[in-house]
Amino acid sequence: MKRLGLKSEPCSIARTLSIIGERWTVLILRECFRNISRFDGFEAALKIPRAILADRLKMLVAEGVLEKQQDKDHARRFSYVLTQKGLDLRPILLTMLAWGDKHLQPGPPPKEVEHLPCGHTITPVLCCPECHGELDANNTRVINSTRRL
Amino acid sequence: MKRLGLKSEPCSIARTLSIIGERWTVLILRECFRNISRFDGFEAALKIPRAILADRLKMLVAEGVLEKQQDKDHARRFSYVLTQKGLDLRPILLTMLAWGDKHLQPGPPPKEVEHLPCGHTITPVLCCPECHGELDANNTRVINSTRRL
DNA sequence: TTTTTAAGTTCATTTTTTGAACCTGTCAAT
DNA sequence: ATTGACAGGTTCAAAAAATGAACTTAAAAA
Repeated sequence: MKRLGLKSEPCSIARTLSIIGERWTVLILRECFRNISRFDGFEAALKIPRAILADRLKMLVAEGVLEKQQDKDHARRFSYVLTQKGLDLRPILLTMLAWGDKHLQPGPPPKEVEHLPCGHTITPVLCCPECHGELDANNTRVINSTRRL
Repeated sequence: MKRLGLKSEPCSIARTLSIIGERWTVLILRECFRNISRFDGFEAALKIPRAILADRLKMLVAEGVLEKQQDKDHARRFSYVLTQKGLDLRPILLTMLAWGDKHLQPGPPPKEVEHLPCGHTITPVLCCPECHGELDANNTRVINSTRRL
């Protein structure tokens, strides 16, 4: 992995990509959200090469996205669990899910995310926190030129 | 690029990653949203190797994310512009931007996305379209096990 | 006591990425 | 009409990264 160049870039998208800009990393995180937490669990779920998995887990722990915890019953057994920083990645995965459902899915987009407080089965939408209007490419502008979008 | 395995996966996140699961591709799209559209424009903005840029543009056109248009004044000059499918990727980039601002930024997270209809400068949030409640890792559940989140 | 397991590491091979040089038609200026 | 620059690539060799199989190691289970 080469990530050092990106981390110092003056753009939050580029910096975010320094962590999740690689498919295996995102798939590992997807499994974390499914409550997979052990090395062999990721391996079984993803058929990822062990060397890559070890490398990515190490990176995610170093970045504070996952925390490595020791199982208290078994001395040589560990859990990788999402930190708050990691949990905060969920909107990114949900947005990817919604886009894939809409554009890469044969047939109508399924709505299979449940919002627990209201009980509705929904497709998540990105909104303005002030007026709750939906955000898209036409009604948003990124202001600061240093982050360049 | 090896993407064929992922495209047929039974998970919309994995399928989405078959297109944007690589950092250069996302950075190219970021530039598209900044209205960069020509080959040399991407090159100047990103310092990306030309062979990679050519490969990724070809892929994005083949996937229907970008459209290659001929400049009508100059015969040998082209524009790569976002299709609706491509424009629909903006929420993913905005969500990445918000996460990077919150977690990879020294200092307080800047709010620099302007929602044009209401005029507020905001941090985009992922919401339930039914009740407008904010979505996060604790209050959402993905139902269909085939898409695995 | 032997076997199995979890969580890696090592290593040779294959695949990608990278950067530099080259190509090729068009446009503008001389 | 010739020259030179330019846009948008392609080609190539070297470097880096991914892959898959085999090996490691301590602890737990049989």
